[in-house]
Amino acid sequence: MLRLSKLTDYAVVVMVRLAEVSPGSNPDVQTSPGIAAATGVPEPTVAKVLKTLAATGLVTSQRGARGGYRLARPLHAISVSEVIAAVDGPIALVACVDGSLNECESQGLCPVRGRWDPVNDAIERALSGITLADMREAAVPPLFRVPALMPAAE
Amino acid sequence: MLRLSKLTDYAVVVMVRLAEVSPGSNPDVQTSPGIAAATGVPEPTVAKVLKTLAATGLVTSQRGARGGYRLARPLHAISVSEVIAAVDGPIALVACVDGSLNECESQGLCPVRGRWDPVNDAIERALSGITLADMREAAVPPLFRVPALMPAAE
DNA sequence: TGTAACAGGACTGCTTCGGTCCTGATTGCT
DNA sequence: AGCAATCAGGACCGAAGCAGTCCTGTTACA
Repeated sequence: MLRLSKLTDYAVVVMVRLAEVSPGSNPDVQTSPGIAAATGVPEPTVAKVLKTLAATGLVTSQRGARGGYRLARPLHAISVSEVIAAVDGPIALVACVDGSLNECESQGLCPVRGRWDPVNDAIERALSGITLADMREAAVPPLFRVPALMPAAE
Repeated sequence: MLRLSKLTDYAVVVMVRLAEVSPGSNPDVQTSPGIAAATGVPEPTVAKVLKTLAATGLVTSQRGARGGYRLARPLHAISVSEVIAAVDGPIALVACVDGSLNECESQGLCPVRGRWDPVNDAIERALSGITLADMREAAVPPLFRVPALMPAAE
């Protein structure tokens, strides 16, 4: 699997949406309900994701009436690894890496203690090279979205 | 997190162990209990991992008495991505990638449909470049493996 | 002063994983 | 030929983490 959480996926969706400033309606911030309506993600979940992202500094928040959220940086300056780290916590494949070295039950026997570090680094490096702008533009070209492949959607 | 399962970690441990043919005792195969004793991983778990690996072809099995397991290829010819794919299933970060395209509830709205593919590919590429031999050699220097830490094993 | 929106929790149902066990099929040895 | 050792392939259960919701403040604008 090597699956990342759904929240991370939502975070990307939300941030990409956040980059598309709705023309005219709001000055520069967007509210949770608005993003929820635009993306199809449930409102409470959007709010949760945004709060997490705000706590990490990837988005900035404006409190009070007429408040909302805004990207702290443009899409091309935010790497995927940052988003993952913000939502899912630091990238750590196994318990051995990171700091918790004294948990492994088979201490002296385990012949791969710490060996996941290079793997972690490789993934970290690969993810740092991809920005949200890449994810927004790179994939599915508009031509690909033929109506036949999108049954009754959009 | 981006955490992979413990089973994958065990798989690496077991396969590295499998590469170290116990001198003299067995001709070329090793049994589940033997590997369990050598690695400290519980026997049923070792058996489960080995069965999974055998089903994928990463190790070959010899049934019957005096049977056991053996690496299908040398360590340096087995990439980490193969092991992960064998144990945890295909590398797919989110449900959107791979084949299941019709599950996403917010079909037409989701602005990053398929966008995870490049991320997946990047990770796949990073992981393909690392072999089990790398994981075995890179980290913890041999000096660390003092005999005192290998109690009554083999 | 009232309202709209974020902040930051706690809480619960659920999925998935980790781990164990059981019953067969196969092969080597006696 | 019979027995024992070993793999094969499930089913099964408990635990842990996640997804999602909700509630109570706090802030800022009209």
